[in-house]
Amino acid sequence: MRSARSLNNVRAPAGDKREAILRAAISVFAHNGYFNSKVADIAREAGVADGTVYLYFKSKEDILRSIFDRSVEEALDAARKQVKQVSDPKEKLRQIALLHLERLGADRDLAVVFQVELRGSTKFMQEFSAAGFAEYLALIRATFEEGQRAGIFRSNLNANVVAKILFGALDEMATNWILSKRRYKLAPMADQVLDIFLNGVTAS
Amino acid sequence: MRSARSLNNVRAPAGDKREAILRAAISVFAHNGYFNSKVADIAREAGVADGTVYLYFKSKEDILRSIFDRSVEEALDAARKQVKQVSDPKEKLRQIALLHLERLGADRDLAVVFQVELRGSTKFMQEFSAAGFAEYLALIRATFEEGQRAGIFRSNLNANVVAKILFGALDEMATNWILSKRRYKLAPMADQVLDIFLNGVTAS
DNA sequence: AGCCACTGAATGATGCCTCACTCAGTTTCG
DNA sequence: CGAAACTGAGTGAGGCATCATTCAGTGGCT
Repeated sequence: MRSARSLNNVRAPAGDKREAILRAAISVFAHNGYFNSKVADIAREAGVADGTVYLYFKSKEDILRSIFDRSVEEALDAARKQVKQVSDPKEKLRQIALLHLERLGADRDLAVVFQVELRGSTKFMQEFSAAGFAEYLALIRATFEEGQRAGIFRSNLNANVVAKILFGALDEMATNWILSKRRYKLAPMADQVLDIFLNGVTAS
Repeated sequence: MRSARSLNNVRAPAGDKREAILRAAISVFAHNGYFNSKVADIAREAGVADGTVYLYFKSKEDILRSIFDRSVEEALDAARKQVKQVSDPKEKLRQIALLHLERLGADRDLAVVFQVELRGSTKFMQEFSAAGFAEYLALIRATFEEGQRAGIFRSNLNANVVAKILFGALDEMATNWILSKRRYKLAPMADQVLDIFLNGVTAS
């Protein structure tokens, strides 16, 4: 039936199928949950045969890991780039927060996978933690410490704890947004969070 | 072989087995994750036969739900009781936060189930959300609004968002504590969070 | 013709749950 | 009082459905 490829005489570029499978997996995982998702579902959604999935991924778990790896890398790159654009530590944190919520807000399925599915096992959480998540927290912490040295933020605060608080608050906004029936914009929540957060950590 | 009951001439009180199964399930879920846990594992850990599990619970999922229901009910009762003991809204929030982290910090396995396993599916999250979690957030929000009316907290803040921020920050402390290799006390983190939080929301 | 991306039916493992059975303890009855 | 009948909590082997993964085969392309 639907077969876009058959309309082209040029073979689809390598990675085309891989991309389709990844996209399909994000959707299927988001709707059914990782453990309730069948590889066959992903294959059907991607418009390929079951076996094709295994030409691109080692296993079902490898698919989830790939989704995570790619997204985290993209997010970290974007955040680091954004941070270089401004000099004020407060503004840097605001940019990080905004980017964070914009990304998740732009792709609900991906957000569900991130906020819900990736947390469904300590095993993944450990990798999650070891891999990109720690780096992300470190970026927030470093930015905060920069502000402390500049005398902008209270020097008696533990930067590590501060970073977790900001991340936790943003994370909760994202999770709530996913679970909420109401449809609202996620990104603007960043400002409300930053308002309270910055007010709490700024040196008088 | 091992059969404590055979040493007693009195039949073990009803609910004894049920309690044993719940405890075993918390441990097994915490160590292997919900989906990787076999009902047989829980039965073995509880010292009962596979079939016995089904005399007390409708299904494997019902066990998880029971763990959640009971714990949330206990936590909410404790928090509500504590809130009545003090009058200052700031102190109320501090008590709620402290209780929150004390509870999770006192039972690592239960904490893992709560912070990790219960979030592993949108389905559970929705129930989670609908059930106790929403009530918990509402308690925080109501307390904050009380403080707003008393002129203690900034009146231009959305109490709903504020509640999510506080919850998110505490939640992140708990999740980090679970994943951390280092062993530290969780409860004292409450004060660090409250310090920043209250500083951020207090009316000047 | 030869290559290789792709296919999808077949396979084998897994694990939830059922149910026919056991037996310690209790009640009934002569 | 003792034996027989009964009860129901507890047991655990196995039915059965469910999938992740494999691999022999297909067909388009050079």
